[in-house]
Amino acid sequence: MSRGTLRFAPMQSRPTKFTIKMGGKVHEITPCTNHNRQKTIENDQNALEVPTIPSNSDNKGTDHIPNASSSSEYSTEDDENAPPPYPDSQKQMVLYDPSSNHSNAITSIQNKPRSFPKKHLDPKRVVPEVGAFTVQCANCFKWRLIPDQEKYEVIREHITDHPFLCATTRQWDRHVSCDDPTDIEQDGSRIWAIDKPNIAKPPPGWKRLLRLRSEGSSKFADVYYASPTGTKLRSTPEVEKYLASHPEHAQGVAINRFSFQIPKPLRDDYVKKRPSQNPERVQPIAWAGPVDNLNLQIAEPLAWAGPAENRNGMPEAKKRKYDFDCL
DNA sequence: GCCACCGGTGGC
DNA sequence: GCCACCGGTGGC
Repeated sequence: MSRGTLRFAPMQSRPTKFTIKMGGKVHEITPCTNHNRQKTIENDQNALEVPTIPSNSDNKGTDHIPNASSSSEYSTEDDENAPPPYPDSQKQMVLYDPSSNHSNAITSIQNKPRSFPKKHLDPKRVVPEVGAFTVQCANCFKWRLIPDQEKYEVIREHITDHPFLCATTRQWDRHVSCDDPTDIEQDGSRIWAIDKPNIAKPPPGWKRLLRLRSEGSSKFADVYYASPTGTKLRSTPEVEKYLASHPEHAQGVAINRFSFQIPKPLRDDYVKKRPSQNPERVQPIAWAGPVDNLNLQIAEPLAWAGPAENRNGMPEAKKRKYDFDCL
């Protein structure tokens, strides 16, 4: 069954590329350094431009294409940086970031012009952007670039019931068949992520925005919905509040058409892991402090001793926060 | 003050 | 471990 995958290339050399693959489609994403982000601003008018695929592409079409029967096909003999396999259940949607498009095979696609970063200007951090969308053919498993976000969203919305095929590209006059080389290789030069299938298209006038976070963040990405008035909403409760306060925009807009699901990076080390909450991990801190640190002396028994409620009557659910406060 | 970006919590 | 949600923050 066609599903979606979204992959991002490794970030060893920055900037790198991102690809999102959905229902047989591949979306390209460009990580933004301060430099290329500025370039993005200068080229705002080019947002969502259709990628160009050179006819003499080096792609062989089959070497690196994941196969439905084997999740190990991302590995190649000559590419040690190939991303790890992704689940068979999610193979159709991919995101990648083409900001460092050394292959010249794909033109950057921006789902929305991005403003120059105002915060967190650590030059070492690269905030990637979705530069293109890609979907995998359910028949030949080759990746096909999707011209723009809207087409990608249409495919993603019905990917399970209507698997993407190479022939689907005829809808935008590409006339690609399963005999043609793949549009994009999963060669480790981009960051790939698996997108979620069957996400409803945003209601008319609304825009679904995917903002990738830099490597090492606690989350891979954030989803926002831009309302018809330009308000950015970042959760279902916020959307509900907006619809309640803007009845003129709530007509025929069902809340279940909003999804804040984010793609999953193929590289599981892209996102910083949440620290283990195993008490053993905290133990050194408990007895490393000054002897006269009363807080530390109190914190230790809270971490390990006693029933669900500590001696202060604090519920178990609150205990961890209390422990951190002590530390 | 705004807002893009990030971290963290709590529920599951 | 994943995810939904939301508070914090610092550049503008």
